[in-house]
Amino acid sequence: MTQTLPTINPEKLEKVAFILKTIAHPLRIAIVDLLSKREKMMVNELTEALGSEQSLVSHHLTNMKLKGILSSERDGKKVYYQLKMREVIGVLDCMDKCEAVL
Amino acid sequence: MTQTLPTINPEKLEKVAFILKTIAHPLRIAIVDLLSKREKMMVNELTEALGSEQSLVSHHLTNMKLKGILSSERDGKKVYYQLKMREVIGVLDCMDKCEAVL
DNA sequence: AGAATATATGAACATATCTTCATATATTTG
DNA sequence: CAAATATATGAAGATATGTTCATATATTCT
Repeated sequence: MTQTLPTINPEKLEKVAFILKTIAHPLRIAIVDLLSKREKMMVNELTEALGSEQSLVSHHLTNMKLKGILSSERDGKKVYYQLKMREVIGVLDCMDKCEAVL
Repeated sequence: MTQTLPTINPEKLEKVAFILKTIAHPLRIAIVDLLSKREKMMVNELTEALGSEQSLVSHHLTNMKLKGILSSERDGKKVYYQLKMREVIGVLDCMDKCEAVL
C-alpha cells in the first residue's frame, strides 16, 4: 500500500516556479521590488536606482515584458514600466510572509 | 514626499530565491516533490518515478546535495536521498498556500 | 532640420546550465 | 575473484542566459 499523500499542487508550483525563475536574478528582483513600491517607473529612474547600465536594464525589462511580468507605456521620450502580472507581488509577499524561512 | 513603503525583506527574498532558483527545473521540482512525500528514496526509485536516465538524475541529485538541499546516505549498494534543507518543504508549502496565484 | 535626451536592439562574447555518453567506483552475491 | 547491481563522474556538446558595446530609433526642443 503506497498511498500518495496530499501533495503540493503541481500546476500551481509550475506557475510560481515560472514567476520566480523569471525574476530570480539580482537585477530583476530589484526591478520588481522597486515596481512593487512605485507603480510606475521610467527606465532612467530604474537605471539610476539600480546603478546599472541603461542597456542592461533595458534588456531585462524587455525580457520581463515578453514574459508577461511587466508592461510598458510611453510618455513622450520616456517609457514607464510597471508590474503587469499582479501575482508577482502576491508571490513575493507570500514568500516574505513564509514562516518556513528564517 | 517619496516615502518608502514597507517592502519585501531583501535577505529573505535572497534565500527564497536561492532555494527556488536551485530547484526551478522540472526534474528537480519533481525530485523535491517526491522527497517531500516519501522521506527517503533511492536513486533507482527516483529514476523510475521520473522516467529519466540514471546519469541525469544522479547529476541533479549531486547538484542539489552540493547546494545543501538534499543529503544522502548509503545502504549497501543503494544510496538514499532525502530533503536536508527543511525550508524547502516549507517554501513549497508556502507557495502552495499562496492566495496570490490561482 | 539638427541637437539633445530616452530607450531599444542586435551582434558578439562570456558564462552557466542541461543532457548524453561512456566509463568508473562501490557493494553484494555466487 | 568474477559477475551483477546501483550509483557517480567527467568530458563533450547543446542550449540558455547574462553582459557589453556600438548603434538605431523615437521624441522633444531650438
